Amino acid sequence: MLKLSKRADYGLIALRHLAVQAGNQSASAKEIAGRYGIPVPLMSKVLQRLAREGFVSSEFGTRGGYRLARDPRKISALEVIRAIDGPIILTSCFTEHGDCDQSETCTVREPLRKVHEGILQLLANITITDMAEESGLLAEACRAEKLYSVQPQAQAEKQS
Amino acid sequence: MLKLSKRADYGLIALRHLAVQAGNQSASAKEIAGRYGIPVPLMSKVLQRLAREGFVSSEFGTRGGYRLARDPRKISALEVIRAIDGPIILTSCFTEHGDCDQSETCTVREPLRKVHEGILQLLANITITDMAEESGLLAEACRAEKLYSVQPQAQAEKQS
DNA sequence: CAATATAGGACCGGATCGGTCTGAGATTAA
DNA sequence: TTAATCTCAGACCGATCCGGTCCTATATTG
Repeated sequence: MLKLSKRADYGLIALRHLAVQAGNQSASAKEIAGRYGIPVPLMSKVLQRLAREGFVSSEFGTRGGYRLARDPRKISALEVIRAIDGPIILTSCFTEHGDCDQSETCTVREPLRKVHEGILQLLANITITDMAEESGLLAEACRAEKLYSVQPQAQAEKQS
Repeated sequence: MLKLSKRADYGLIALRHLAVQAGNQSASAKEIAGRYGIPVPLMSKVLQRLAREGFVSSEFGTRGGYRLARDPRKISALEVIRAIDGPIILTSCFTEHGDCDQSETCTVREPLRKVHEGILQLLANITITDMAEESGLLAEACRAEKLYSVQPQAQAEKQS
């Protein structure tokens, strides 16, 4: 588990695609889907959702398509994922109904919540623009926010 | 999405419970389950898996139960989650079959992989012992590893 | 009008998760 | 030795959700 849905993946791909295009051109769902080998109707659905949430604006008609409606430098991965997949829940303790059932009995919650927030911040600190530049810019993004200082790599046990 | 399974949650709870007990006592599945309001057979399943993976050792018989088989200071949350839930997959690009289908077409992968590794490190740097101490020790754990330096809090947009 | 685009709902197969049940084996106590 | 208790292990089910397809309606362009 702990995986990202493909829809969210596709959403990030689409937004990045639009961000890379010069002069905020529009692109059709079919166009983007074809470019990345994604099923067209599925990509449409994702784009529709992104339009509904205000990330992109849609245009009808033969020359229609989608174009960015916001500054890609101000769109975080977290926003996108949340808009498409709904809330991010690490453990069902928080955000389900404030606190969980076995309230004070469980004590793993607090440290786990820290991890949870760490992940959120990680996602909040990478933007569509970062992704568009395709070099490893997360570290830079984090440094900018002075939240994390990423080192080359510890162990983190490779694989998945 | 992007949530932790309850099984993994239960596993962490159980390990923490065993770590808190003085002198590495044993505890039965029923005991732990009762303590935290978790269905007994489900807790059993989780403990069985933890036993199979070498985190705890099991003892048969009337006074049987589980006890820690490893130093809780050396058990990371990442290990536990992985043992119970299987590999952590952020996007299906990595670890599914090395690389994804639309190989060079997709370029969101690299930055996303950074996020992925960040999450792994976050999880790798919190131990069962950290959880047992129930104060916010993630920051300390991270500082110890000199990987992240967590600040009081940025925004990270509360909720979920 | 015809072609093409978005919009949006219905639908389905498959995976998986949470949870239950049952039976076999091992250990302890009587 | 026998009975009780516990772990172990696997089958099983219902619900949910995700990925993906299909179909219809609507709006724009030529």
